[in-house]
Amino acid sequence: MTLSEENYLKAIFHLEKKSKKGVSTNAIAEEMETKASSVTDMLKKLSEKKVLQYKPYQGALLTKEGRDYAIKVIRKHRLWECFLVEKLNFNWDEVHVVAEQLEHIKSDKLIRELDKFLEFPKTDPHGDPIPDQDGNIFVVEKILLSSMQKKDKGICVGVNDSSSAFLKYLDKNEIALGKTIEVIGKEEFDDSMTILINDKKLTISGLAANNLYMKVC
Amino acid sequence: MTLSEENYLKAIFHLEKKSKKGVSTNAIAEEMETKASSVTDMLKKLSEKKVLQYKPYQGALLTKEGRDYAIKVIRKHRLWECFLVEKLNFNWDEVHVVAEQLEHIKSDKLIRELDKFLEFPKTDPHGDPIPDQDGNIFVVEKILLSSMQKKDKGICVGVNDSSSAFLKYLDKNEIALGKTIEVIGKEEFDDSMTILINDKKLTISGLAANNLYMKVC
DNA sequence: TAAAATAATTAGACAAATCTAAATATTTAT
DNA sequence: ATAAATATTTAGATTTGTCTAATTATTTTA
Repeated sequence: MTLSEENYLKAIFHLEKKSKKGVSTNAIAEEMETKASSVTDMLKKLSEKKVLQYKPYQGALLTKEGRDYAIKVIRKHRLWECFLVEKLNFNWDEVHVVAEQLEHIKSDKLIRELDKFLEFPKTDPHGDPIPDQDGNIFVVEKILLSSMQKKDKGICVGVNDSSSAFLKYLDKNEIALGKTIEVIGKEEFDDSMTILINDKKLTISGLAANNLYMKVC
Repeated sequence: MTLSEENYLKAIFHLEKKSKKGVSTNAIAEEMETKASSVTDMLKKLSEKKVLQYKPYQGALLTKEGRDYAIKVIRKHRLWECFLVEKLNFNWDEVHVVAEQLEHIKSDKLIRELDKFLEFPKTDPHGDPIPDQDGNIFVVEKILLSSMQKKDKGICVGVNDSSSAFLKYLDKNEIALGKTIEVIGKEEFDDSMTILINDKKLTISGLAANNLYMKVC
């Protein structure tokens, strides 16, 4: 698989989770910031390679083979993100672009040993699960902070938006994975929430609350 | 710079050390296992990018810019080799192919932090010097084992041939960097040598002796 | 259900990197 | 110094991945 083909598989894998239906040409084009005509060409090629099913105008669906391949790329991406944060002092908003490159390195031993070196991490720095060697993805029960009610308590376990802007916003407000949050109030008008974190009161927007995953406790 | 362009710069850098003259099209083609016509095309392109000087039929010479770039790629290659051996349990004969991929990852922070993480190694697993941040390459005084005389003593500091076959041969005979060797005898007929290493006598071929670098002591 | 809007595909072009085969330049040897 | 051998370049084709513009299919809406 070429670098470009791997990126298509990854994109389609992520889009399949959202829609459950065949993934549309346009959706792929938007996700990959390319043109629909390019996507059509690539879908034909990937279909010939048996990594996805494709009939014109019907969208794409990964085959088992394609899904397995996509999961391997995602596993590599997330392991490299862990490495960058835990060993090389990267901040969680810096790792994505570099991991986008590292995820395409081809060496089974490399990724097996990296996993061991990192002591088999379960999640990446954004709280996303790292697929295991066999492609199993263990999803942790989690809900959006925005769906929690007054007096509910939980632990931050992930983000829905991995943009640098949002992650820096969390840093600035000392919101990090593993921290405990208690909901103190909810504003009906704009969905903003007042929470207790680090023993301090903090008010955050509805948008922010809608991008932070929590494990209820 | 594309991956291919980086590989050309690296190849030309290595060839320049050997010849001191303009590097010939054919020499590059052989080093890179490609065709002379492909090399001509690439030399034109790289010349336009000002990373090398090229006049038809005259061979190529890197400019300062081109040399600096090549050194950066080599620095990355050798640091990754160290990482693979020291942190991920790779053997020294397995690292090259993987480092050939990793050397093209683009991130200044990544390589700076990797260097720090490895505690600023001076040489890679084959004894080759790692260029520092500013592109300085500190060459250690070293000679070929084949040029040593009876009763001379030295420490293994590098290999001239990094092929898997040779490295495995050294492993099998427990010859490793850092070990002390004393020359016990030299056979005029075939240049084979008898040496004392690990408190044992060992006879090695002239070819082997001609690919092992020593620091005299 | 027919027209309008949207989505997807095809046709044709382009850039990068490569190749083969032919042409040209340079070097070597007689 | 000329012929032969070698080295290099050019011309033209190929593959991969992309694009624009035009066409065709599907879906939505009136």
